[in-house]
Amino acid sequence: MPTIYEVAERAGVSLSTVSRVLNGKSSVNKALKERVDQAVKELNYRPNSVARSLANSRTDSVGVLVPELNVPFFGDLMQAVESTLRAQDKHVIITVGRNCLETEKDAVDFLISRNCDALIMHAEALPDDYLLDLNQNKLPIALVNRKVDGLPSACITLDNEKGGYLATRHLLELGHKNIAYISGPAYKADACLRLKGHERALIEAGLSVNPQLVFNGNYSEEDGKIGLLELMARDLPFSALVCANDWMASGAISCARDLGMSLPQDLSIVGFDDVVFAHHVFPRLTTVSNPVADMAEMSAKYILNKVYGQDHNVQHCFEPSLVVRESTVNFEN
Amino acid sequence: MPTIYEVAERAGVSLSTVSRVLNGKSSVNKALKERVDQAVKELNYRPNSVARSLANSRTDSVGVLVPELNVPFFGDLMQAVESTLRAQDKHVIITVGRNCLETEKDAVDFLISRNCDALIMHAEALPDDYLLDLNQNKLPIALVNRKVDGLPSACITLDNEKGGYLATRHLLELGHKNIAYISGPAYKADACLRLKGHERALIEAGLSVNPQLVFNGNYSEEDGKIGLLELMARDLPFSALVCANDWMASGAISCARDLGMSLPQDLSIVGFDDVVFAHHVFPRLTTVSNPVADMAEMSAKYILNKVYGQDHNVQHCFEPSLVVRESTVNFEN
DNA sequence: TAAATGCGAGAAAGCGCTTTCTATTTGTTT
DNA sequence: AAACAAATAGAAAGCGCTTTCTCGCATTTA
Repeated sequence: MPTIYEVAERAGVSLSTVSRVLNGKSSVNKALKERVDQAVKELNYRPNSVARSLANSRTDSVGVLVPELNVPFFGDLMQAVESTLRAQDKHVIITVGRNCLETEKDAVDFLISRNCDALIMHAEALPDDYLLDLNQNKLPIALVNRKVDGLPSACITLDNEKGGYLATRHLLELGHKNIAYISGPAYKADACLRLKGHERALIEAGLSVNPQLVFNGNYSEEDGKIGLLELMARDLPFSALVCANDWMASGAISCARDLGMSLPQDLSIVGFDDVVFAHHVFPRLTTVSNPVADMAEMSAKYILNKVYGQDHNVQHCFEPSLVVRESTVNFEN
Repeated sequence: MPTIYEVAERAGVSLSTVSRVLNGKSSVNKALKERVDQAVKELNYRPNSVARSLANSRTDSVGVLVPELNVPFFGDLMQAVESTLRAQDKHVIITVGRNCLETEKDAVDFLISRNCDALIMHAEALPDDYLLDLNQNKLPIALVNRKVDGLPSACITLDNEKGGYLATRHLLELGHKNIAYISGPAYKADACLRLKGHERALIEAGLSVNPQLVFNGNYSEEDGKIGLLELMARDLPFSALVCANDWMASGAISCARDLGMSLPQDLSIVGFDDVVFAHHVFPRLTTVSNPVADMAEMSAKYILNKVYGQDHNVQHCFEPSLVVRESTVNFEN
């Protein structure tokens, strides 16, 4: 591997000059510049990124924390972040948090020890205070899908309340009056907001909100199943079901089928997120799209602005939209 | 951020001594070691990984190339690599190749420019020669799911032939005699081997191999649909279908349903890979498991041995196994 | 007791860059 | 033409570590 010295020698200039033409920040005589470019080409020189990082205390790397990598939702996120950043010659260092506080802390420590210039996180377990601290320690962060008071500009969020509203309003428009709801965990802000939207739609339609028709799940496929069984055991009639994510919707669907129901006639079901498999389940799932790739791209742009002096427009709140497929039908009495 | 100098000063020793206790390679007087440890703790000192990399020309990072991140198959791969490596304090730099030669080359260049210590690749488009060159340039590589002559130790592969054999034998055991096959692209080695296994099963059962019953797809969901339509248009009867991956199987399933067939009675279908959504499709897909996470973990261990002097057992060839679900039934005449 | 040996610790060089500081050249103004 | 300002190139310091080299000391051996 040739170094900058060898380039300088071959071009007959000082290494400062080589550095200048490489970085293009200050002006260099045209003839010298050409000689340097020529030498670079001849030697097939590539700057050593480690040395550069040491000298200017910037690694051009941004750390990313996601709960899992083997689910398409976070795959979309990663893919968007990676391509946006790499297009600007930054790289990502991925870590996995597993929805676990300790693991998430470890991951962040690890990223810090790697001298990341910034962090993009989809943090599930880290408390707000921790995130505030991080940021106050001068480490720029972006938070996808999370709202932290005190960090307004770092948060890139979805209007979850509206999503919940859209799901339920769709069912109301189909004539359903008794709509059950399987929620995400109550300690997650997005879960609460989705539920709130559901309730707003009911109230707006002049219906009452019946807590007996909502079940608190934990976003897992299994809890979709458990939730449906539990709701049915409560013996209140319902003709439609909103699930706070597609996994639970998928669980509920296979449970309903195991119970001998025919879908969607016996029960209309709406999911949330529109993950890849939403159109693999049968009947194909009506759901609320979560533009996670767009949000992820935006978080990357935010970091590009903040840390690398670029100038992208950044939008902090994204709108969900309804995706109607085949798991919902008109209510026929 | 405190530096090693400050630690040395506080402990009243030279910085060489601090470095020695930090790396634990050569022996240090116990009393001094304790003073250093104390100083490290008091200052909350963390070594600067960039400086360390510059000094010992090792980044403790390994580059990873995958075709996509937002499909569970590669998500599994990534997850396994990341956790195996991070447990040893290495980190991964992910790049996405998009099944495209130019993009894959760019990605590798990028990883090289980042001074990765090694590369783990699931390369789709890069030719064998290119990979051989890479390796000859002293950059250790591991190849998941690919066999390159000349790089026997770098390859971690699945016995694809056996997988194809298992899929078809399962159908034969169920009494099917006319079995169609939707293959992956002929230029991919794994696709050819899977097909070869299928043929071996047929021959072993005393049946003939009819090229009219095989369609060449490109592994996409769409091609599952197209393949099924094409095969049916050829007007040869078949009661079962093997698809060379789950995506094509999923496409074939929804196409069959659109055609009014009832599954699995009218057509038994087997997939390949056992990706996450295989049990979301309806009927739940009988398929051949591809232990990609195990293979990925193994590739990481291979690199740990090769580059970081560790000593794991490495296994180069993995066995697929049949996962029977509900998309296959006995042939009833 | 003197010489040989080994071990642990400090000094200093070096990894490959960026950037400040200084010196030189060129251009501008009156 | 003299005086000054602006532009450009080189020298050198520094980023924070690792590692070789050297030296002093304690231990062993004859």
